[in-house]
Amino acid sequence: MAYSTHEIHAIEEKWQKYWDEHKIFKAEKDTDKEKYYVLEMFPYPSGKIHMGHVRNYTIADCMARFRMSQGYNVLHPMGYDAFGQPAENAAIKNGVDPSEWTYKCMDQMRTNLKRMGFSYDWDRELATCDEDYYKWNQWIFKQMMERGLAYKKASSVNWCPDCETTLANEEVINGECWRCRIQVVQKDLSQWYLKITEYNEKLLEDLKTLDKWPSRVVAMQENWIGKSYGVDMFFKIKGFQEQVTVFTTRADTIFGATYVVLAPEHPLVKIITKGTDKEQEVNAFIEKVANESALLRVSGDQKKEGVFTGQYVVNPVNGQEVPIWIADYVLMGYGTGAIMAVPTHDQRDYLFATENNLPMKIVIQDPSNPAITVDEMECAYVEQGVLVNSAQFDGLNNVEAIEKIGKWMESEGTGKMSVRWRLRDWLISRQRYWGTPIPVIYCDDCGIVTVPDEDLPVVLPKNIKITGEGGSPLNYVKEFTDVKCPACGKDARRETDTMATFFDSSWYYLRYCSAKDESQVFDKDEAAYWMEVDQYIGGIEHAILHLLYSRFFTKFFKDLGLIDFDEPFIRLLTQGMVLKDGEVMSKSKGNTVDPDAVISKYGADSLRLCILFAAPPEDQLEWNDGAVDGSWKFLSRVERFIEDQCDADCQELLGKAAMDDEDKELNRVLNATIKKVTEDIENYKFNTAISSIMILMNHIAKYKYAQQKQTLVNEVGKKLVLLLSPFAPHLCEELWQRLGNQEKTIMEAKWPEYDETALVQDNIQIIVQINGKLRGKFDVAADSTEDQLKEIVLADDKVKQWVADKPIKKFIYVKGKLVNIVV
RNA sequence: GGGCAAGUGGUGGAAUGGCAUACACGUUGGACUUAAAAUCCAAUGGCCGUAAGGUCGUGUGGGUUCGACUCCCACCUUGCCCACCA
Repeated sequence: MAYSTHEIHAIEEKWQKYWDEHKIFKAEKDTDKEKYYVLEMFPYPSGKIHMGHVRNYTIADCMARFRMSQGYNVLHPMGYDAFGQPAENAAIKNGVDPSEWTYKCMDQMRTNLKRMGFSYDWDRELATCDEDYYKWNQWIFKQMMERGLAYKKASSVNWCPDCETTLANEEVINGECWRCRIQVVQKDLSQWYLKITEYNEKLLEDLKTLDKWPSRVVAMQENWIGKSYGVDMFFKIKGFQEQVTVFTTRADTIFGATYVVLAPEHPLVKIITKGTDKEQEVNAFIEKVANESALLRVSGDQKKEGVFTGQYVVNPVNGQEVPIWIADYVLMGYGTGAIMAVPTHDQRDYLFATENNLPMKIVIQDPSNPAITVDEMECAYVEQGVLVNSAQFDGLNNVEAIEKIGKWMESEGTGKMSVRWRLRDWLISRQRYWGTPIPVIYCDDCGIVTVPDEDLPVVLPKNIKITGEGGSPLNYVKEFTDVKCPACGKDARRETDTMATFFDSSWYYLRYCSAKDESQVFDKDEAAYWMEVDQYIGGIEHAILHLLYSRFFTKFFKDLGLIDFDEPFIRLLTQGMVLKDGEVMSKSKGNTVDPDAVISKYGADSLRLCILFAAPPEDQLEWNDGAVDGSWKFLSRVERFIEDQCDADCQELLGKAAMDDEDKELNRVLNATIKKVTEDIENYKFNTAISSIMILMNHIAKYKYAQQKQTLVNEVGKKLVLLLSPFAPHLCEELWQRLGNQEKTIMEAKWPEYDETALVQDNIQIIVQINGKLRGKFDVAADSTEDQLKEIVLADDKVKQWVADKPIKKFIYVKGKLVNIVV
């Protein structure tokens, strides 16, 4: 029987139904068995699944099935990150209710996922827009509030005019909204924040334990958290009570500070210029900067502009009076919003000083040009050197001086060693409808009051009017906003902001452990058994946002005493994108390939095999229709081969009769394949795992018609089906049954183990090089000594010809591999 | 500006100090067939050569080594991340 489209679908549907009906993938806590938690980043339910999903979930499924076969108790759940803007946009555009639209998309997605044959425990399915999920978002928020980790603060925030909502720092990319790419503006608003900075030290420190994460993700997080050591230095302002505190990582250059710069937004600016003749000019500049877009201001080539405030500070180490400027290149959001400028040793300061004719002073000597003067300088000297013009620190290496000067200033009371972080608190308020309502009520008498636990969840009203204009639609729903104060009973008003959806996805992996538990956020015992996630798989685009937030939540839950581990995800794999014609597949580009259409033609197994075979999982994958055809051909070959085996009359002879050389060789190849496939799946090398199964197939195909080999070949065929089963589960399940095996499913059959002794070869091939160039190959006994080998090789005519009468300088022997004769 | 990847046949890729191009796709030729599809077999980096064989060849240029796709230095290109971060 040919592996026709018709038969493929019959087989795939048959086994999908069987797995589903018999709940083959239902995971239950069993302390006698070792657990393995495989998790993929759950999808936003936008409708049909795309190739990116297929790739992500196929990788995960392969690993999950591999662990199941190995006897682990595997948890492999699926759900939907279902709150968010696309549903609302669909509502604005087509007038459908976001809830209705989302649940419909989820149905579509579930159908697609089931057709891929993924090994999910569907009983744990969850959606973040379900009331019994977001109820716990609200509960978590309250827990954070009680501990001061959730708070409301008025400040200048990132605002996307198109989405009409605030954005977290992490959601602003190059000054643009991460979702719609519209330029973000700053707006003064009172908003809810989570105090992620409370955990900055732990978030940074524990990155060291994540040795099974891609190093670049760790580096990106490190960078984002951004810890820098430096000194806060105090500069007295002449004629004022106030002082300017600057932060610097370069205390070694303090003697070269020739002016000080404040950010335009710095609160001291107004104070020191008020009523002076500079006030007007300064205010005009501040306004100009405020109107500049964030994008323009951060672009590196932008000319640095600034104005003099008319005031002076005193350099605390040498008493020198230096001018105070304000400039657009100093940012209020980092450090203290004020810097000391050392134009001779900082390129930005150099450019600014040159532009504005500000004084300079060299304090680090360039060893290659020790006599250089300020006038001869063409750019800042930023390399190492010894200090000059720096009083008692002259002659010291500048790197050593950083700490020494810092400590000295601390002892003098003119400075303080300090640590600065780039990480800001996480802004979670969104002025949008389709999200978790923040469980807070505003009362004129009692202030901010949280909704009591017994009133949770604060249910998001459905079927309301969504226009996309005039702020959050919730503002216009009186039944929602008008409430009684839970504390005093008077009329009060409900918070209409909803939570950023990254809140929802920061803890869903814990909820899967007891997804249907209505009494608590998650079951402690279940979480203690299943967590941490052994293997997490998703896109690199979440390297900072989602993964950082999840790490924060995990640390918070540990402090709550609900869990006793520090990090949620032990191993992380970030899969590459799927491209078509060199570009990322996207609807807007119109270069998408519908996975469902591929399944209709070739079946899910061919699609799965193809997507794993085409490229290593972390690399970009260029989609090629022809490649599915190749996978299908290979599966057809396997199917035909096993069919032939089923027809043959076989007995259990393997290992009983003495094997001849041919048998031994087949047995060796089989064991080598088992070893390679096992190791490759563990190391994410699915493409080479598949190629080695192909090699095994090519090898046994030679034995097909040799009747006397039938038993051995049959045994090898069984193992081949087992090895292939994580990649092409439907077909392998079918073939396993056809081979007359008794197990209910192939997962019950144990993953084959390899025999090291079978890998040993009696004869091996030795490569012969002369002066590093390949000149011949010899078959020799595996246990040949160097001397024996030397004799054999040097006696060879060809070798003799190459060596001729040149003296042999060296004879290099790499055991079991090669010899290299140097003449 | 800083950081991190990557660069190998016509194509996807393999090899991480030891036979460069495994495995596949594609292409060409052959077998089977009335024919086609499917299947099976064979060939498939460039150049020289009838052949045996030789020679060049992993972005570019150097280096280390008996030996380099692999390690080191510099550069070029592409991708990603961060970015007036003091």
